[in-house]
This record gives sequence, C-alpha cells and structure tokens, in this order.
Amino acid sequence: MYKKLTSKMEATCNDISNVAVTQSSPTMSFNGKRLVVDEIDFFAEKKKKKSEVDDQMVHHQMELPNTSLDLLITNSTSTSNRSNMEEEPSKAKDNTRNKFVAMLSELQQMNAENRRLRELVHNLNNKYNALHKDLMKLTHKQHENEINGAIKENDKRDDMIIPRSLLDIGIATKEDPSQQHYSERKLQESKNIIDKLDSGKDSEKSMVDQHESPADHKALWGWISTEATRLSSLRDVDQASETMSMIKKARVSVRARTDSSMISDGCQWRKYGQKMAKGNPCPRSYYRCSMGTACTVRKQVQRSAEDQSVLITTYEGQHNHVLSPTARAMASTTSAAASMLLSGSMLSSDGLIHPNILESTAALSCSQNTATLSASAPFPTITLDLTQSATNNSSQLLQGAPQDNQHSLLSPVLAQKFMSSATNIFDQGTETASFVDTVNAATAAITADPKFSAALMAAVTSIIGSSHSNINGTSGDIQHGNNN
DNA sequence: CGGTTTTGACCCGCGC
DNA sequence: GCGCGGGTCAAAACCG
Ligand SMILES: [Zn+2]
Repeated sequence: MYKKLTSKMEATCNDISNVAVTQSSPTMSFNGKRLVVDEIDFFAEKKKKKSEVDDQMVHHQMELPNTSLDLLITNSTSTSNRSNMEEEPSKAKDNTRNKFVAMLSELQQMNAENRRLRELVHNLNNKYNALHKDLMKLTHKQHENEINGAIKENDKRDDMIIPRSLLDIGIATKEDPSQQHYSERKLQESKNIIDKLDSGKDSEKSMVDQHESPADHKALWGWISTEATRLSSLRDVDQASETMSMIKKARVSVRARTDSSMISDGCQWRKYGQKMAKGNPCPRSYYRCSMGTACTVRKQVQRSAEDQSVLITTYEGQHNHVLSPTARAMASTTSAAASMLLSGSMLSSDGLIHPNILESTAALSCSQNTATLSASAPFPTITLDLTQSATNNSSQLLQGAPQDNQHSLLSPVLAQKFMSSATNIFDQGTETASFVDTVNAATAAITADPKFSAALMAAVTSIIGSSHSNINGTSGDIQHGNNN
C-alpha cells in the first residue's frame, strides 16, 4: 500500500519545489564530558513557548510590513474571543451579534490587509525586477567591454553570472533549465500563498459558522465565496504553469556538531536507504517525511568526513501537509533559505561571490554562523553552518537562559542585526534548544538581502498556513552500519 | 498488525 | 557499451 502510494506520488508530486536543510546538532558537554545522545531534541524545553512566539519572530525577522503579522494575531485572538463567548451562555444574542459584527469587520480588515500584502509583494517584485534588468544591462556592457582585454577566467565568470541574473528577473531569453526551475519555484510559492490564504479563510468561516445567525451567515458566505473565487482564479493561473517540471532541486543543508545520529526537527521521517558515501567512512542515510501520505520532502543525514562530530542534514522539498509548530519553524526557515537560493540573489549581489561559480560560496554572515551558497552541481545548495557556534555550547545546564536572547531574536530589525543577535544566542549558551532560533537567525541574515521577496513569500506562506497543530512527531534514530 | 528499518537490487545519468 | 556513483525500491526483518 505504502509503496504504491509513494511511487505514484513520486511520479506525480516530484515537481514540487524543494528545499533542503542540513543541520547538525550541537554537542552538549557536561562537566567537561561529552554527553552522547541518540537524538537531540532541539526544542525540548522551549517547545510550547517557542511555538507561540515563532510566528511573530519570523515575521519580525522578515521585516515584513506588519500586515501579515497582524493578520495572524487577529486570527488567533478572535478565536479565543469566541471561546470566551461560549462560556457566557446568558448574554447570548446582543453580545453575539456585536461580536459578530466586530469579527466581520475584522475579517474584512484582514482581507484588505491580505490584498495589500499581496500588492506589496508584487510591487517589491516589480521593483526588484526592474533593478535587475538594469544590473543585467550593466553587466552585459561591462562584459562586452572586457571581451577584448580581459582574462578568460573572468569571461567565464560573467557567462555564469549573467544567466543567473536573467533568472532572477524571470526573463527567459533562451530555454535554460535553471530558468524553468526558477519560474516553477516562483509559481509554487505563489500558489502556496494562495492556498494558505484560502485555508485561513476556511478557518475563519468555520469559526463564524458556529456562532452566527443564518442571515449574517449568508452574507458572510457570500463574501467568502467571492473571495474564494477570486483566489482560486489566481490559483488557476499558477496551476497551469505548475506543470512545468522541476529540473533542479534546491537544497538547504545545515551543519551542526552533534553526537546524536539524528536531529529532532519536529517531523517524522522514514528511512528508505543508506549508502556508503564516496570519500567518507560514514554512510549516508536517506529519509523521507512520513507525516503526510504524499509528502515528498526528503532529507539526507551524513557525518562530515573531516570532522565526524559534525552532522550534516540536507533537506529537500516542501511539506504538503500541516506541520507541528516545531517542524514548521524548521520548514519555513528552510524554504525561505531555499527560495533565496533559487532566486539567485546572493550570486548576483555585490562582492559576495567567488569568481569560480563551480565552487563559489557566498558568506552571508561574518559571525560564527555562516550561511553559504553553493552553485555547484548538481543541486543549488545553501548551507547553514552552525558548527562553530555549537562548539562552545557547554552550558547545557544553564537553565535560566536570560531573556535577552529571545529579545534579540524578536527584534524587528533582526534581519539587519543578525550577526550580533545570533552570536549572542550562542555565546550565552542557550542550550541546544535554540537551534531553530539559530536557523531562523541565519535565514534572517540571508533574507536581509534586498532581493528577498521570494524567500519572504515562502516564509510567510508557511507561517500563515498552519496555525494550529500540536503534532509532535519524531521517528526513532538510525544506526550506522550497512552500505551497498 | 501497522509502521519503520535493513539491505541488496535496481535505476539512471555521466564520463570514458 | 561499461563502470561508477548517487539515489531509490522493496521484500524481509524488526518492533511497539
Ligand atoms: Zn512532510
């Protein structure tokens, strides 16, 4: 049964855009001794508190105009209002009616905000595209000028870069796999957003259903269906182009120092293979997400060849189901990083790139945590390196992690101040549980790039989408040993 | 008994 | 065509 399902799914769903994150978990030391853990749960302690905060946090990091954040918050607050209301059966009608009106206006407000947000993203994209066009022209001119004198290596570089920026703009001058990839990715993202908007609407609807009079109900329904139509028409456009096949898959990998064989990222994973890596004594394990029946998300776990205490986890794909808050944090971060990667923004941004594309990496932060972009084949990969930071994570016992940490994380300007914040987090040894924070911070750094619209969309999408779910799942760990 | 892990087989793209 | 390496399949074993 499962097999059939999976194989079919693979056939049908493979074109979903992909994200990969590799993470390594920090080493915990206690009295100088290393504690070996089978599976590190990064979120063990903060789980509940964090999940509440995460949404806000991410939004702040993205420096999104607060609309989306408000949207989220309003949503939850109105929900709680409702439950309170239920507890007061007596004051029923007037109260209910008032609240309904309030909610209605709230809904409309949200709707307006949704629209505004969309426009904003759209505008951003347009501006970004225009800028990129200019940049491309400039680059091209420069290239032409340099044709005669310049070094051939440089020429090579330009050749590589130009298509990339084209890719950013979404202008296709020739059929280029990476371009297809990009547009598909984009479409996926926008589709996701719309999906999330829809689902949000659904929840609102059901919420109202329970409490409103039939008349109001109808009015609301009318409005909702109008919205739904509008949104779905948008979606159709996206769907049409979604059929494009994905050629390359973006991956996000996270390196972290850990002794555990697997990282708890809030997802359930089923192991489907293990191979001996080429230049590596340690095998590489392949997992796929088992939370959703049709979920195509995969990850590979592998120890670093050089430093076996470093675990490299590579994520690829986007979940097609609801995630636990914890998993969502990872996933959104991951997808944000991947979209960033796919948008190619880092590659075309100033001075950050290395000459030879094939092994080029762009350092995104100067602190201990480094996010690097790699255009090396076969997959575009973004790597979040958390190894250094994890090393001095000695104060595992330190329970009273000062609030400062969270504060810095929640700062709206975090994107720009990532380096200091992230460094703080680690320096103060906020236990391994801060892993998601770290990844988020790293992502924030990435998305601080001016051309972050794609990442922004993805991140917002995944955050808005899954508002409530408490599924905490982690599959067992793996053992090393066999290979082919 | 259903889901997960194990593990050899299989597939596929790529360079020769 | 062949071998190789990366990746996946799937039957059997395993496990709660
Ligand atoms: Zn999933």
